[in-house]
Amino acid sequence: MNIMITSGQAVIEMKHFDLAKTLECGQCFRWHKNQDGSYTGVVQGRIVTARQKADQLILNPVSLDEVESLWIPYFDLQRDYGSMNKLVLEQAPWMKKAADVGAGIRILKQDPWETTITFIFSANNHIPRITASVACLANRYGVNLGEGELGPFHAFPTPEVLRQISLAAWQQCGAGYRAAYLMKTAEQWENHYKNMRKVSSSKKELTTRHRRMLEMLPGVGPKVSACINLYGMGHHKQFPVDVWIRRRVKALWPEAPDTDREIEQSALRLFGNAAGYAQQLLFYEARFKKHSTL
DNA sequence: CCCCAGGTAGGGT
DNA sequence: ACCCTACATGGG
Repeated sequence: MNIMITSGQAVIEMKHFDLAKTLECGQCFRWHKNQDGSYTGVVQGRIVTARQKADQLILNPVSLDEVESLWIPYFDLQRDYGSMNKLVLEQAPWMKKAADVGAGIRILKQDPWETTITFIFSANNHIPRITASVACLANRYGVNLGEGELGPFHAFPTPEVLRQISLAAWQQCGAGYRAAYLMKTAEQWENHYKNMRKVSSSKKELTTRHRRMLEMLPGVGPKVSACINLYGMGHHKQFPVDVWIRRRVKALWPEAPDTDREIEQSALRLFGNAAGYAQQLLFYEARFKKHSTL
């Protein structure tokens, strides 16, 4: 990886990276595609525009410090996706098409709080509706960060703010029956997350421990906890099974087990630390198929 | 009218 | 431990 910074713009040379797929594969909900093909998003309270030219990822405006402390972790640029891809194909030849279609996808490392609220919304819901709900929360309760092409950008609201909004306020952002879960989780978040961070020191089976703790939050079950771990906590040995993954795995994999639980366990054994990446490839392929055939 | 969506909680065996 | 169902909401 080679990084150049000139007048607030970073140019990062990267292999195995596709910006559009990474931002549009359904793991994040706060990026907007501009007319020129670039993307503008809000991450950790910062507005940034990202574009890709061949093997160059261009970020603006950023400082060198931010590139190292925020953007490289966020886009997961240090991880060796070349060898993960190879491992996935060795373990599962039936992943070939998904790996081709999704080549260049990276697993983002997003904010745990934002990821938790977003994926509670995701349960039994549609992606466009999730996106709209998250935008509603940001517009109403997030700090105004300044004007963009389509209006003001807002930070994702803090726990201090969201723990004080009413049940009706959650419902007005399209939470539906999840409103009660979201309200309770917002209330508990700061204390609960503090306890989760304490566990980090023990280091043993961190992924499982974090997951169990996340599932203590209302609205967080086995699938959502896996998503938070994967997209928000940097735990890559996760394989969230939803309706798309279930269908795709059963269609592609002759020996696929029956239940979601068994599918998850087999995938974790098969792919190890590349499980999250493999899952995202399948999800992207399933949805890409849907879009291109309609 | 129906069924579906990045499932979960609560109740029952 | 496993099965069953209700759950808001909007689009197809």
